[in-house]
Amino acid sequence: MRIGYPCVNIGIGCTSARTFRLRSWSPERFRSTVRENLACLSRTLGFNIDHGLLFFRITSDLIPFASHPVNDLDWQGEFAGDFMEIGDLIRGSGMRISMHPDQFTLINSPDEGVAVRSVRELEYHAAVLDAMDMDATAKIQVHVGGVYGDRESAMGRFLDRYRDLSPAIRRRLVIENDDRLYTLADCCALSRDCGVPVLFDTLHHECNSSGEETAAALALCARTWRGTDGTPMTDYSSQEGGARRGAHARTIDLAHFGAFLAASHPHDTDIMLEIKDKEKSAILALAAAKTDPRLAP
DNA sequence: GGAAGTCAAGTCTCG
DNA sequence: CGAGACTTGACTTCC
Repeated sequence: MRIGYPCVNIGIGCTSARTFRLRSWSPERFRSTVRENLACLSRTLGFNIDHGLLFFRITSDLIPFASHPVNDLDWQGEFAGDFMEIGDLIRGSGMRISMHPDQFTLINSPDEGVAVRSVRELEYHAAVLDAMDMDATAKIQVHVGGVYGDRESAMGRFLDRYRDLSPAIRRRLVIENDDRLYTLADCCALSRDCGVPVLFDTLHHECNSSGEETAAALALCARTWRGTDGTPMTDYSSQEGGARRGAHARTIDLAHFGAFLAASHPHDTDIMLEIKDKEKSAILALAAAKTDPRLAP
């Protein structure tokens, strides 16, 4: 079991998610932004290693406009050395990496253009992880997509498009239950048909449940991950009191987290804390879990 | 220097 | 039918 947080470290004083407006596009602006983002990613990973946080989600904003037609630069080649150094840092510490393309990535869209752009976006994410020479345990997590007024054909389209993906994407792609449309049971049904691993999201499961208790949910997911996929991943959060249903907690609720840890035995899982205050809560969670045998190196 | 408006991309829900 | 939400703020303009 590893514990981590997504994308941005609040306290470190830099962000690896810097970007700019499309109107401001230039190769120089692009290169300087990428350089800064990679430098900040390095610093962030160093912080994480120092604090024992060995799970991290790299922001999709790392390479701005990576899959946009305006960008025909060979960023993977230009920054190959930086990517390799980052990869060495990750491997040397036993860290686990994930990425989460944003809501525009919908491989099951009935609009072919949307689907094509989505595959390009997935290619970008795989290229980042490949440039770092990550193995197949570094995952790219997406939601199943839209329903488009007809679940059955939307799920069928997901299967067709999934099977057409390149091996470079397919070895990394996992699907996550979402808070409105596709439940854990839906994701598991898709997994039975195409073999895609299922990542469990605790808060989405509270909002949009197919009825499984925590341990049962983790057991279902665990069966969808093979050896080369690594330890199953879980997105953990709790509901922010008084906020919109599904809103992520501002800071960790240690009682709720403790209950999750207890309920999740004996299933091992790497835990991504989707909590607004990021590394602050991750450090508290790690301390709270320190007697858990699954945390042993 | 700080506040306000805007930003590559899609879909769904709510008011 | 427009705004807000998503995993999430950062950039740009205007004062």
